[in-house]
Amino acid sequence: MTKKQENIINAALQLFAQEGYTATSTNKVAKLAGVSEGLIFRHFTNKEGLLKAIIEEGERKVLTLFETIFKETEPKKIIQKTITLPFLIPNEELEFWKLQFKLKWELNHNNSNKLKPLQEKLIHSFKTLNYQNPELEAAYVLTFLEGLSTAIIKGTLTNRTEFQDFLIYKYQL
Amino acid sequence: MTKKQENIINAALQLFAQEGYTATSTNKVAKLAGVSEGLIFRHFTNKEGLLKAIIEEGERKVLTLFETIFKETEPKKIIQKTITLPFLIPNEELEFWKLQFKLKWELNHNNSNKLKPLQEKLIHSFKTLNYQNPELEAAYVLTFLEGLSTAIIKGTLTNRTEFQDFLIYKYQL
Amino acid sequence: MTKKQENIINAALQLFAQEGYTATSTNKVAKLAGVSEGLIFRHFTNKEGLLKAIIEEGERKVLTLFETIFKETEPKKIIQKTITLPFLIPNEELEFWKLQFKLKWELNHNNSNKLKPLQEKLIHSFKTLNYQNPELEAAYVLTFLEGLSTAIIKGTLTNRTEFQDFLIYKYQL
Amino acid sequence: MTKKQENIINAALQLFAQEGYTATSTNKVAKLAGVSEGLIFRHFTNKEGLLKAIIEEGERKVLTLFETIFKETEPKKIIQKTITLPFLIPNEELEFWKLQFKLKWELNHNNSNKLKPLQEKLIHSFKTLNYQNPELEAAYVLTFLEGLSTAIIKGTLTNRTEFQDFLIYKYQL
DNA sequence: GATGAATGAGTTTTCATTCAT
DNA sequence: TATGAATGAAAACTCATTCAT
Repeated sequence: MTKKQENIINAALQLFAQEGYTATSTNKVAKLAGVSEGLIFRHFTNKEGLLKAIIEEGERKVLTLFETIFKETEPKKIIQKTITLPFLIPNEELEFWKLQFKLKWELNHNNSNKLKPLQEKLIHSFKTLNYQNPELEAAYVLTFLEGLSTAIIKGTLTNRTEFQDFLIYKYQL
Repeated sequence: MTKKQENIINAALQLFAQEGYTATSTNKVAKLAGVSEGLIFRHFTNKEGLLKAIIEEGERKVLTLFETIFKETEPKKIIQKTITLPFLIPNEELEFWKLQFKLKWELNHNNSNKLKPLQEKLIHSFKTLNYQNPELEAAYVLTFLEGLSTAIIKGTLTNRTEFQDFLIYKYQL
Repeated sequence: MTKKQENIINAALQLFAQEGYTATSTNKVAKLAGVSEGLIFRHFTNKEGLLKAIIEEGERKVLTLFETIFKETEPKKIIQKTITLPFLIPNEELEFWKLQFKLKWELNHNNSNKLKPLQEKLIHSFKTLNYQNPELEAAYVLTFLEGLSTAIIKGTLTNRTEFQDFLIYKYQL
Repeated sequence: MTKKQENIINAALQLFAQEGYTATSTNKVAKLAGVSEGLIFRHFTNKEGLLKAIIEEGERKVLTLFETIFKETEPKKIIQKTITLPFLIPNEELEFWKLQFKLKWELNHNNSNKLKPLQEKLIHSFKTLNYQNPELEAAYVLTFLEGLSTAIIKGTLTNRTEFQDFLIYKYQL
């Protein structure tokens, strides 16, 4: 990966996140990256190829974020960590996540599978805690997670720290 | 509103929801609507005008959906009804809502205002019920609502009816 | 077929014949036709679509040219008319035929089928004249026809009229 | 001439023959040759330079093919050998000849000069044989030669050997 | 009200060519 | 000698929009 390739990825990430994939022209990407437009196609074949590169590059970030949960063994902690996950997103990655969420709507690819291992982990946790409906409880947590992620990524949440404390308190179980 | 105007709106609604606003060309809309491309501009001035017409046409739907909650006076009922709101979306309106959610990400307009009255209503409800943190409780419900709406609109939710029952049971308060 | 459509076809015909299909840009075509480049795609979808339109438009010319032969019943006349066919190409159609021959090499579509009815007619003629090898005689005539057409279209033939007389004399049979 | 230079020439020959000179990108040539694109330009300066190299490399083949005729002194043999010349093209050279013929149409260079010595030889032969119109007879043979070459190179000729025998029989004179 | 021809600016993509290594 | 990153100009094609009818 040369310096310019990185520039392109970063520029694209930023613009795709800000304006959306379709609304961003390769010309804009090239200009922001400080490269010729042709280079984008040399390296990524397509505009779509560029998008894929960004997504793949990002899959790793998802795993990194999930890691702390997957390593955890105590059920209560697992649930707590899941519910507060979005608060862990570092500021410099917000843009990337915004893109991720934008793409879920813009393209018609559902990446629900990405959440699969987390779902399993949650179900297992609720089972261990003897909940009556582990599957539905897990679904509930994941549904909330979706909403919370959205709020955090969009910056809709006004009182972040308070809300985080509130959640930790609520999910002491 | 002539028949052709309706055709245009419906075609646009469908395509904008499926492919996104930017990715949909006026040409495609015209073809699906069975009208000439020019007619779109005669009626809606702009591509954006067409979008606005759809959104405005839809604002009413939002109000209709919220109405049952606003008419409700009993706090517990208000919360329950809010939490199960997305289940009330009729199948034929799913597309419209999909568009609504897509646009929230595609364009950068915040529709937080739309939820404002609902938020007030929830805060007031939690106050009446003597919750310690009415604001945060309301935020919590709205956050969950966001996630649930997403799941329902995207069709991610596999066990709809069970989940609905589960929620009603969970929010008996 | 509007005036501008015709302009496009004519400009394309001219340029494709002069420079070849691949070497001619749609931009050049548009400029020569005095239309916007977009119009080409509105009317013909593709650059290839434009080419097809030209070819199809030309198929008729081929038939017109062959007509005199197909109407002929006397074997000797049929052969004579075939052999002198290229001399009948009017000057204003030379460009079109040049294109036709260029395309036979440029694209990899063989339009040998176009000659099929002529071949049949020739074989039948030679049979009637009791030639030993009607098929090979027909093949011979068609092979020569190919060479003659090439010479005429390219303008390689220096002494046209003499050569024509010579052929008529040679093929009195 | 290094191995890679040869690879380039062969790849180019193949692609130019298949798709045409203009339609073939240097990128494709490099890939098929298994070399970097830059190398093409180091060795041949230009895309055109590459073409010229191929053509020049091929001129020798033309001479080799004509040699047997030029060495011949007996008039009848000269004519016979001319007429059956295309049958002598070895299979592995067919591609090269296809390119040659393609280029005659694609570029506007006239190769009439290449045939000049052959023409002279034919005229002289017909003169020796006391034909009334040696020039026209020669033109006739060359015209047929053009058609026959085309048929052989394109592979249109179905019954090659029969046709060859037929020609030899026909041109016993 | 409605059509469809037409446009011009913009978009993605290709391509011959250069150049540092 | 050879590579492969990089470019700029041009290619094919798209699209919102206008306008005569």
